[in-house]
Amino acid sequence: MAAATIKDVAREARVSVASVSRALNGGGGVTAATSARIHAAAERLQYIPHAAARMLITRRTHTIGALLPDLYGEFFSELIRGIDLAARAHGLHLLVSSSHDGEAEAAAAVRSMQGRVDGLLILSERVDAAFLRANLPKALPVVLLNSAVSGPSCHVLNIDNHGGAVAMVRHLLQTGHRRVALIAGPSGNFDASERERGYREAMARYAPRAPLTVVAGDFTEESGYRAGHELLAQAERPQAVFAANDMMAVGCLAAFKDAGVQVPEDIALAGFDDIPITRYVTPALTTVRVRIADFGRLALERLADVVERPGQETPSADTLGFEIVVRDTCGGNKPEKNS
Amino acid sequence: MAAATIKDVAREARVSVASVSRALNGGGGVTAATSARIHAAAERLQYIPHAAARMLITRRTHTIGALLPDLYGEFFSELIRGIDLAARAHGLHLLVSSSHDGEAEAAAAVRSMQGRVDGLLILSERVDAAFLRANLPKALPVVLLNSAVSGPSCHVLNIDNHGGAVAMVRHLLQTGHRRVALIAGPSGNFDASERERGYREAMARYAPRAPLTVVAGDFTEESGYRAGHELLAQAERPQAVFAANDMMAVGCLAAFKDAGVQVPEDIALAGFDDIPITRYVTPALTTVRVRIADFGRLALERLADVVERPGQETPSADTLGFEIVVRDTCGGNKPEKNS
DNA sequence: AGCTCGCATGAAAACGTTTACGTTGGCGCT
DNA sequence: AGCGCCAACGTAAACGTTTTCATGCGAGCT
Repeated sequence: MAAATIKDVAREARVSVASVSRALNGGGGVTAATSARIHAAAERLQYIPHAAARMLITRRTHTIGALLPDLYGEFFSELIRGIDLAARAHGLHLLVSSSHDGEAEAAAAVRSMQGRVDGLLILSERVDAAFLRANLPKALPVVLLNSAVSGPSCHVLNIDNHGGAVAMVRHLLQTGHRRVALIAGPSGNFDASERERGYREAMARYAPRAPLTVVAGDFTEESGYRAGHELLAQAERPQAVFAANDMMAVGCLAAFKDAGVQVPEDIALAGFDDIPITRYVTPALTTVRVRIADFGRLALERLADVVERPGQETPSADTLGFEIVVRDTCGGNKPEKNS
Repeated sequence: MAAATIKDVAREARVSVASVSRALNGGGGVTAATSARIHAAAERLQYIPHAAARMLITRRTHTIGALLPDLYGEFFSELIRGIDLAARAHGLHLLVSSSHDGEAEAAAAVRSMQGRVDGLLILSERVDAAFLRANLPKALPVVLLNSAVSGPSCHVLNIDNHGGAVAMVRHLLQTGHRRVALIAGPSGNFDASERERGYREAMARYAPRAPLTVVAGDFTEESGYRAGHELLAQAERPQAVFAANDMMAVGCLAAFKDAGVQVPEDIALAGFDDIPITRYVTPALTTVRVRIADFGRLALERLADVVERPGQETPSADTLGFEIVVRDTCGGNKPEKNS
């Protein structure tokens, strides 16, 4: 028994398919009586409209696509969670596609989503304005997350990477540390470079004489662990370490523990993101809170907005606030807000 | 300029739409020369077949849906990662839908995916055989993850919850602890109840005289934290704690630290899942490793298999192996394998 | 009473593809 | 030379909707 189509419902209710469509989509133009008859018939046959047929004629898929990097770690878990929650609230489906290294792969991903989605949420280092122009039929609404592209080309939603980094470094300096080191994120990554810029700016402004130390990392715990050992091996150990994200901070913390270095007594440590786990490592991690799930939610809501209103409202470029949350890995305990 | 359709390509290449379809889908029946001309035309027009139109006629969406619980924490992050990787490898898209509390909501989610997916991956406590019969056109291939439903009704892929729990509790007992407590997962959850069953069985078998202690939890860090305090408050403190998942173990560890209780000297601790973070808490967490990403990958591959071959191969019911990984939160250090 | 207006309804086109089925032309075989 | 066959290609139907347009019908107005 194949699935019931609109024709079956029409026959069952003794009306035309047009009336069925009208009754079920609430367009009006149908008597209450016939509408009831139609609904009853639909119910009886367990009628579910064929999505593809509807998409074909309507040009709406009620689906949004999310292009993400390799979804490793709690950051993306939280992000997807926020996006999914909002999508559900808007009656939208969520098509995810992650792990596209290389520009070619990203392009393929974008192209294969073509026609399957009403809009795209993109978080990727590989994607810039030129990429979009080349691979997207510019009718497709797009919201870029944490992207360097600004300008009036499309909508962007950013985390205040720079501001958060400045505030955190300043906090570390104010709580008595002078030599503050940075564990950087992957080169080429927008968030990473913005956070590094913030670090350098804050150091230059608030501790112009202090030495700058930057060791490499790639946002994974493991790279943080290696960076931790690397920092300890230096001639003049830093007094505080600012990791460009929480996962690296957690890895670094483990390295310090393994080396018998006390945190925060011997060395202070701070991260960025405030992923859930930060509360439960010991000592609890001081970090820059960004409400990741909210970030995802806002991104989706903006996209949904653009999708609804195809009007060419001037592309927005919002930046999410942050909050310094002081826990136990740095000396101080005076919270500082900013939004 | 609207997107190019197959007609445009046909006109550009001076052939019929049928030939374009044949040439592009590699069906054969086209001269190499005309095929080249068609490909050139398609390239020139940046032709991308309209997904909906293709779905409509083909009845294939090249998309699989994943129904998951609230995707909180690294477990789901890893799971989605594995699924997504495999989906990409199979040329399939991934439609995710999470956070459906309540059976009604799950039913709505399933129904709204109707016609948008070729198959469904379901991980949900709410979904049993009856649910499926009621809400699915039984033609739709389904693979259930960690589900209690066995029987010949549909495909199931399970983690060896029971075996892993038994092995871990036995390990804790063998390393010299006697009073082993359990932090249970949410009631009604299949994984949780299987792990609890394993705990009880192992205790009964290997330490029949030892007291049984079970405190409630819900798989979140926070519940683990509360459970930790609860355990410490008991008259006769357990010597070892087995948390039904890693997140609760991490929370519990934090509670012990806060209370000044040394792990593993004063009390041993073990978790379940081996999420990435377990390596980086201190002391590193002893746990039951299940290769979560592999779990997701296998599930997708089985589903893809069923989708390809609609043949009614008898429903499979596989169980994934586990591995006890001994780190620093329990006394012993002798690894034990099982698969 | 006649005309118009509005409303419920039906018929049919359109969306972009795949595919079953014809049609053509060339070639090999007898 | 005639016959048939096969490969290449075109025509058109089909998929399940939505939507535009036409149709009929009852009511209200003059």
